[in-house]
Amino acid sequence: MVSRPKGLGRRLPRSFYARKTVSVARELLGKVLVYDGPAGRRAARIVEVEAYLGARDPASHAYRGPTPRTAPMFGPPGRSYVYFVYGMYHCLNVVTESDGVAGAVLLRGAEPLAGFEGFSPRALAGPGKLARAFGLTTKHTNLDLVRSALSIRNARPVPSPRVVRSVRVGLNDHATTNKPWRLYVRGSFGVSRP
DNA sequence: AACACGATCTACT
DNA sequence: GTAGATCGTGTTG
Repeated sequence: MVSRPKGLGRRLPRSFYARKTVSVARELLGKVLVYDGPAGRRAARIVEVEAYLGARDPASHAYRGPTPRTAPMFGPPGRSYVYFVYGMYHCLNVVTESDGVAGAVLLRGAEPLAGFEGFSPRALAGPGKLARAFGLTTKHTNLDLVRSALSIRNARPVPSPRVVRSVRVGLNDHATTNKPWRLYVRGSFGVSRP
């Protein structure tokens, strides 16, 4: 009989993030994003992610080297990287790889678990919607997920037959547009576009 | 100083 | 399917 924790699992340790970005992306599926913010505790199950690498990934913000905005992507693993796009949305990433090596996983979709009373069930289906529902902005970039009010908790892994790998969304004409670095849980209502 | 554009979303034809 | 919203960022002059 496998234990089934009723409450939150333990925070993922730094070592979880200090690995290859695609591996971290795969294992983030099913884990629980938690933010203890002004509105209280909010928690959601991660069901859609995308991996963004560094120098070998033209679609990545880190492709042309660090800038003030993208500095967290080059920093230590296990921190947040939040950026602002299209003049109205924010997107939350989890920094991967070792300190000095760029890599991040974009959180694109989640299923609300707690603290989202009054929200639509699909309020977290999409990266801009997810960050907005959690109340995250660029002020929350470079937070340490191992120590701060923002964290990711352990939970049961999503079995491979339930995981879909596809090309990433929203990219233009990059060379890596065809890489299958978007992963999501098959059939989940928290996925932005199945 | 000026410009082009973006890891999005919603509304509408 | 396409258009528009709306502004920080990086680049160019």
